[in-house]
Amino acid sequence: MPNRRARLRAETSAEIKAIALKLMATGGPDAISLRAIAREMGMTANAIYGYYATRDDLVTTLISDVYTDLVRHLEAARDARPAVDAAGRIVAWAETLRTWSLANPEGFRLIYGDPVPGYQPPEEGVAAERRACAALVGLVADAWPRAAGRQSHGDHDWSDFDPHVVETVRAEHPDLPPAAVALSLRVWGRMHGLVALEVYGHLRGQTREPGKVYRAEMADLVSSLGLA
Amino acid sequence: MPNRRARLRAETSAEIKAIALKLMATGGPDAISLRAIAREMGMTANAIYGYYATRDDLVTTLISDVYTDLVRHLEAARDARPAVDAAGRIVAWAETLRTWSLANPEGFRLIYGDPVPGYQPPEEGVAAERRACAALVGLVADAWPRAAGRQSHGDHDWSDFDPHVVETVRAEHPDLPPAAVALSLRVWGRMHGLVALEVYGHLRGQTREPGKVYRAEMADLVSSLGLA
DNA sequence: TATGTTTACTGCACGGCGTATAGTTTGAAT
DNA sequence: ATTCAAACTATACGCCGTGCAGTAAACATA
Repeated sequence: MPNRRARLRAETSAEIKAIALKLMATGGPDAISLRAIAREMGMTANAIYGYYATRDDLVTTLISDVYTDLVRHLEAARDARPAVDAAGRIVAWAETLRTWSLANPEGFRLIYGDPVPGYQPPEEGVAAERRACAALVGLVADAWPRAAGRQSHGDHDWSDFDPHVVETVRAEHPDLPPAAVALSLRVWGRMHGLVALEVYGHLRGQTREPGKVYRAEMADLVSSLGLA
Repeated sequence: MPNRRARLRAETSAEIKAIALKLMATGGPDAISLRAIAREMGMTANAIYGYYATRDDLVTTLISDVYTDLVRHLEAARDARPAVDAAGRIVAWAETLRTWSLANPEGFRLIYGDPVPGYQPPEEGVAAERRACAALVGLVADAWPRAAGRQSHGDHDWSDFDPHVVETVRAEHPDLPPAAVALSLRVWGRMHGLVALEVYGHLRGQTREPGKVYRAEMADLVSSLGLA
């Protein structure tokens, strides 16, 4: 019965990831060491090489997992609001991004920082990001009818974007112009900026109410989309 | 004559930093190793301990230096525009932030990422950040007469901000309300967001023209400040 | 100029890390 | 019961930061 083998294997693999996540949560990405994981599992460090080819491989897998977890949170928060409430959905998304990031700062820097020098993201990790971006495009698409007029939509062209992005956007939102995709990225950047600054401690010396500032920014964002 | 001693000492210290910067530029912050620096200088790794108490100490000094360099670039770009051209100054600041960051990605992640786990920024590093923030408040202050009306200035209070920030703002811009300081932080976040995403490679899979997106965002920013 | 002191540096050692190679146990399959 | 692949250990190499002891040169003082 190779089932038992496979099950044990999956369990060990999951345990490695779980311990790695715990180590990361306490000491940051650098604290993820094969030896520490093995120590905690009563194994030799080399045993891990049966599950992950290299340390970076393990970290890479972790990134995918954590990113997927974040996206699930974001989508859940979005879906807790009715589809017609475009502004509420955007704000819920933004608010969840911040709370998740502050609750999992090491996860945030794992995803949005670059733990590996010459890091090339794996397919699954890219998938989570694409899923998040597609969702953002969806949020912007809902707002686009009212937002279009207020945006100085430069001279964006479909060729400005990755073919893969273009394909999915055109499939899901046939009438959406390229400027809306650019707007989605800008919305992403706008949410990301303050959260990144806060997670990395750059707002600590400036404001005692980073949440207030963030909410003001998001209020300004939705109003700039015509969703006041 | 302790002058000679002091000079040699300063030169060695500078050489250490220079090599550390070079190592960082090629291999990221993790590539800054005392042994590699010493190797390149024809010294023992321990010799560096006469100049920096610890590796983190050296990195910390590097952060201050790099941050100061960035701020100098930003201020120079701003000052290349006449003081009356509020919009031009903001755009120049933003554009320089992006070009510097893309030219010095490792420097960017050194400043805005967190190379040390439980990192506590030193006085000089904080100074550079405060200088940048003060400059941003200045840029927003110039725009405030026209921007005030367009901003839904929540319920910001002076007590929301760090006393040090409040002090300098009130000294330099006596008539500026707390909402303008919050707006400055939001402007910072807005510039930071897309640049951080681009530097860390998160826009690579999305757009081929990140600069276009960024410029559109900045155009939207200045127009939202009433500086169209 | 001779002596003592401070400074800059080396040598060695320790424990940590990732990881390559080789060897050993173990449990399923025949 | 034998075969065989998978899981794991042992050992080793070369990195790393860093503490401690020692040395040689530069300086200050007499």
